[in-house]
Amino acid sequence: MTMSNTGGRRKPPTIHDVAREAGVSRGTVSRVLNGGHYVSPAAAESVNAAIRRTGYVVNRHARSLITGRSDSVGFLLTEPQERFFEDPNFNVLLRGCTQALAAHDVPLLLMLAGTDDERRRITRYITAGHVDGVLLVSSHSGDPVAEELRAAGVPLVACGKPIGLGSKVSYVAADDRDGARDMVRHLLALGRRRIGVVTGPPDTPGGVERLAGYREVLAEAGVEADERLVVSGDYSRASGEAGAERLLARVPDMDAVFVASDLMAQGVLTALQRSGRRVPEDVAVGGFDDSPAAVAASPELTTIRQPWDRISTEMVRVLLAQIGGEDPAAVILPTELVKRDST
Amino acid sequence: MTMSNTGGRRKPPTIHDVAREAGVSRGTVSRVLNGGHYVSPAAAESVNAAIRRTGYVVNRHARSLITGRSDSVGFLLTEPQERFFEDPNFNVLLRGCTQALAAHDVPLLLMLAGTDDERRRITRYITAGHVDGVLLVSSHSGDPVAEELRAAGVPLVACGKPIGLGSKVSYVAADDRDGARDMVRHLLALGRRRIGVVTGPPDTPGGVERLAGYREVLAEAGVEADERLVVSGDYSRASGEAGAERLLARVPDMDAVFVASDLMAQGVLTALQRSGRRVPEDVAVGGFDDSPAAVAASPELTTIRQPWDRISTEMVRVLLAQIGGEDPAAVILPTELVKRDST
DNA sequence: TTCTCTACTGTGAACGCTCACAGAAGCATG
DNA sequence: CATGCTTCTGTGAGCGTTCACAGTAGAGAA
Repeated sequence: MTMSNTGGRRKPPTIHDVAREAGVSRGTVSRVLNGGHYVSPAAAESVNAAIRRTGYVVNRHARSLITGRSDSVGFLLTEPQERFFEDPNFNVLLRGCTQALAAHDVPLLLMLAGTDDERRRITRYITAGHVDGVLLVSSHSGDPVAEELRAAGVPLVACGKPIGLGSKVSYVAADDRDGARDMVRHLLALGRRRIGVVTGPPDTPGGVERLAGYREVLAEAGVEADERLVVSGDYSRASGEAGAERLLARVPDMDAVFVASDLMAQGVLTALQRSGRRVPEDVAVGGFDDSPAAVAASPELTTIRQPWDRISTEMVRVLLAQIGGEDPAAVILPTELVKRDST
Repeated sequence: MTMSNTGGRRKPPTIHDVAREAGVSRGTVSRVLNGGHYVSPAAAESVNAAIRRTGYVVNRHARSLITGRSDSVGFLLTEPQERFFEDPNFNVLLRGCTQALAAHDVPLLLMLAGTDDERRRITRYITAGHVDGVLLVSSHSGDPVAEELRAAGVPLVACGKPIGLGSKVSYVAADDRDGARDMVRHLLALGRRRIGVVTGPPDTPGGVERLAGYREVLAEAGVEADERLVVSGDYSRASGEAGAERLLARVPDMDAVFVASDLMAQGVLTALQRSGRRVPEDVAVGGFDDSPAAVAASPELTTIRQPWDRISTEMVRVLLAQIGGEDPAAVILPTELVKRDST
């Protein structure tokens, strides 16, 4: 592409101008700019005043050219973009990351890898070192772009445990298993004993961990496992509806269902009500995510809230640390049971 | 902030390496990279082969340092971020802009101006020339950040007509007035004559233009204007409900309402149904936006669709043109009537 | 031949910054 | 008094490009 500088903008002051203005050398100005070690208070003061007077802003390109880093990070979304952009949690995540990065003066580059062409371009862009690190939102495991970045040694922080990638990848995730435990304990505390579950797909962290939490709590409560009470969906509303129907057909006197997503839970509610059952009197329903679907449902869903705001700040913290040379890290954040009307 | 290069990444090949590999000079490689004018086919071929072999990617920082442009643009959202991030149309816009820019190999920097601190930082960042232009999403008119950018001569394209800013600002917008005309004509064609309107706030383009379209069509159809049929809301569902109640109190035999947003239209439906009126038999309701609220409503809303995908690509096109030296431009795009069950 | 014109190629300088290094000054220690 | 150490400062080099300019070769015209 061609971009020519359009008129109107004066060329900004350089570090040279500031140095002259402050009566010091370029080196001293640079030192003030980067931490201010080994500068006398008098010089620092003089430089700062000159910066204020001239309105100087560092030229990041020149700095990047010599340091080799870009002081910017990419926010990479691979796979089905519609689904993510429609997900309010994703929006919270994107917003949170942008703001957390802004606090460190690090710009966020939004990268959407939809087509193969985009994947190639983005991979090249990142591995060429045009960003220092990547915040990764990838639904399915074993993402090729992510794998390539990991192999290239690009600092990477995933959102949710990346199943496919090696253990060398940092990630930040909600404690799915513990959230599931909380919900099932809650259902038990209500006196329910024939508790069904509609899990997510077996290749998603949510699917695996949430089901595991369910099983753990039932086992430790001495409730005997009944595999007829376990079905799985694909996080869609329709699959929740179908799942609930299968459960009802197998275990008509089921008195509670733990559903691995709010959207599926909406489908479960529909199926239950169509079968003439009252919620929560006959069957209690617990969701997961605390999405808008939870309050849009009737009755409003009891659900598990994931701390998306904290997830975003933690992702940024871990990524910046890793860019700074620290080792990859995994952060698991606690969830919260939100009690509403469906239990 | 401090970022040190973490191990693992080799330093990438430079234009020098490519030149040596291809047996030509840096200048020739550079010419191939930028358009390929004044290079012999043989040299071009040789350079391209060398680029492929070495996996060379241009160092944008070095290029930017000398050209003075960054080859990147900012996507700036000022004002209430929650509202925008929850708006699916905003998500389509953000996604569309990112993809359209990616096709030109231009990265998009997401900038959220929430706090005053962020506003300052972003303004400095942009006016320092760290982006070549800005895609602006600003709800209210006379935004101070936008005004400052305009004054600094930064190429700017707004989404929706910016009322406060001077005429020197490019913008891309849907044809609000024509959309409103279509809807009111549609209501007239259904035989309705006592058509109410719930407009948006008078300081929003949507509010002003949509009301104007309504008035125009009624006038040209020879229906006498009745100011009792005009109320305004703030785009919220509650304000739609309140507006409908006021309309019904003033004109009980109103037989249609044109509502300036789908969300408000939901409120209008609620109020109508509570008053015992059937939609569309007694009162036809037309919305605006074609948001998910439109299909979530019952009955599903007839509404006006704004071409958000085209708006995003046009914004990018106009911005890049302006960065390339062209004059600011205004683009108005046609809307579309989406007929559903509420009329 | 000689000159001009076109098509192409190479070279040095510059963009604005950081970094390594050398040096100066002040102060304590041998 | 020399020596070392610490704190501070200035200087030159160089990061990887593009750009202006100079230069070459070949074709065609005078």
